[in-house]
Amino acid sequence: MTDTLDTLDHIDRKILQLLQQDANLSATELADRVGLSQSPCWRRINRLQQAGYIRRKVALLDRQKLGLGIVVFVNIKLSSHGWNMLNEFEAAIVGFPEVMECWTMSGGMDYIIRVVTKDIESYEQFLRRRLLQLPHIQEAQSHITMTEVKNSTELPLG
Amino acid sequence: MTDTLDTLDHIDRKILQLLQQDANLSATELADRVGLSQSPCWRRINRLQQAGYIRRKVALLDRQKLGLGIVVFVNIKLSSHGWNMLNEFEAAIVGFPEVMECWTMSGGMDYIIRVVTKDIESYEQFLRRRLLQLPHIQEAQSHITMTEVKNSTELPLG
DNA sequence: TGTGAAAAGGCGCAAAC
DNA sequence: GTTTGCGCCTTTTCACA
Repeated sequence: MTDTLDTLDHIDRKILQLLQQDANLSATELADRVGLSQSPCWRRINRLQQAGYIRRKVALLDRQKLGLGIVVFVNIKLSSHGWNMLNEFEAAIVGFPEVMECWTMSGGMDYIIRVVTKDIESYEQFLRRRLLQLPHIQEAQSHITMTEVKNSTELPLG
Repeated sequence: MTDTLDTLDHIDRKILQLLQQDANLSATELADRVGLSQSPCWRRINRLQQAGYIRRKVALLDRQKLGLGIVVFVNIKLSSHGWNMLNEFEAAIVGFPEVMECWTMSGGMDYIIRVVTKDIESYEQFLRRRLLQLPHIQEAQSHITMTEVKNSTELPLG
């Protein structure tokens, strides 16, 4: 619980790597993929989980099959940069399920967000009725994506 | 198996919603969260999985704890747009573990990619020795992110 | 389709080595 | 780190409304 565990050997990394690809792998299966027996492997998994390296396990759904055809990147600039403005804006963004990502940027633009909706009409709805309703938005440039070449949750552990 | 299943009722959606948040939920647990008993719930899960709504289950790791401090969006423009160029470029991108996302864009820029590395030096390495080694890159604008406000894998099923 | 129960197997988990 | 083992829970199925 108070385990610092600030150093990972190559077996730990391999375990994490495999779990990034398939969270259903049991301790038993993982064990022989990394060349270990169950118990020590199970212990490592637990340590990794309790130390917070593994945040959660989730199901990834098929966006197209669910009828979510539109993905848009939006560059946003706020007109006012007070601490309260930023916090309010970010809280609102986190609350929008259509916004899957939001990052603050160094340089010109303040934020980049990625929005997912069913179609162009519903994107327009989101934009006008949700996003642009937020105060202090100076600029919001929408960049519609066409094809998803890669969209991974695997962090590079090389 | 040959089930088309092109219509999901609100229970299916709720199951998917819950699995998007926690892939470890058992059929039993899911059952009483959606107000059903185990068997029909289990059947729905199977249908959803076999119909491809659930693509995979993965572990999400802690980027910061793993020492991956740098996230950069790169806008890329190619100098030549032949079919072969695009395919070669995309194949290379998919092969780079540092690139977690890659989308083609409508409008000016051809691609946007999200790159994750350990630090600025390793990003520079990636840029010079990997990305800019690819042929036909006309322009690559790096936009370094500062803070991760939101980074979700949950598709909006509302 | 949803309900209830029930078999079988695997897995988490821990103890001893 | 290894091997062994117990008990639980999960998945999976079957008869029935």
